[in-house]
Amino acid sequence: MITAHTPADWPTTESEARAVQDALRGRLILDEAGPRPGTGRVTGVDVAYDDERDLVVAAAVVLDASLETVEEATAVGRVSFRYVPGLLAFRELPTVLAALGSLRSDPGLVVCDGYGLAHPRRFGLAGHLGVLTGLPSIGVAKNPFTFLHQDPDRRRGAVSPLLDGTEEVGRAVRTQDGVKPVFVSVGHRIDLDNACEHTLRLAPRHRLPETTRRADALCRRALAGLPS
DNA sequence: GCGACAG
DNA sequence: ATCTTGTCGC
Repeated sequence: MITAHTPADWPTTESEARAVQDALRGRLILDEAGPRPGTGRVTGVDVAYDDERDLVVAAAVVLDASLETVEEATAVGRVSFRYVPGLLAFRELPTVLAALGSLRSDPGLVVCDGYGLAHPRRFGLAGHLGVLTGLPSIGVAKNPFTFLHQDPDRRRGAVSPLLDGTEEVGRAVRTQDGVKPVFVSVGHRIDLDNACEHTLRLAPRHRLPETTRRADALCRRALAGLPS
């Protein structure tokens, strides 16, 4: 496990953070189809917190096309930004980038726990990570945030648009029969159809994609194993 | 001003 | 996110 250092120019205040989002949003690439599901590697990232000590542990888990784990990395950092809805990236990204950066493998598509385009300023965690790394990325969230959607048909594979007014910012995707959908949005260098196909393929047996499940398990394990 | 609000 | 007992089901 490596140690993450927050960049010196990382925003400190909420207004600075919003300004960064507004400045970087234009660097999103949204006209690429993206990697085809079932080809190449996919990497899941997630974080776990120790509120007492203000620590955050990030994990990155690389899967191959058959969903076998091929590499894992973790990083520990200091929490440098409080949780503010819409500004999640500023809390998680420095440590996530450190974990991603310590991988020897090419990450391929990065799957984030949160949003991409489905964001008040269209620049959630997944898009931010994509712009900073240049990697294709998607966001798969467990909640619809403030966006509206119809409940998809009860069977696996059913989808319905996630709407901000009339704009489709993502999709509710049912990954297992009868279970609550997940909320998929585009991050960087991939289209929404492809993002949803990847999500379904990554979730053959559980509600959440294997990328998220394995990254979540790894960062919790790493946090628990940290010296007191 | 008040409530809602990814993780 | 995290705090937490029991409970239902494969």
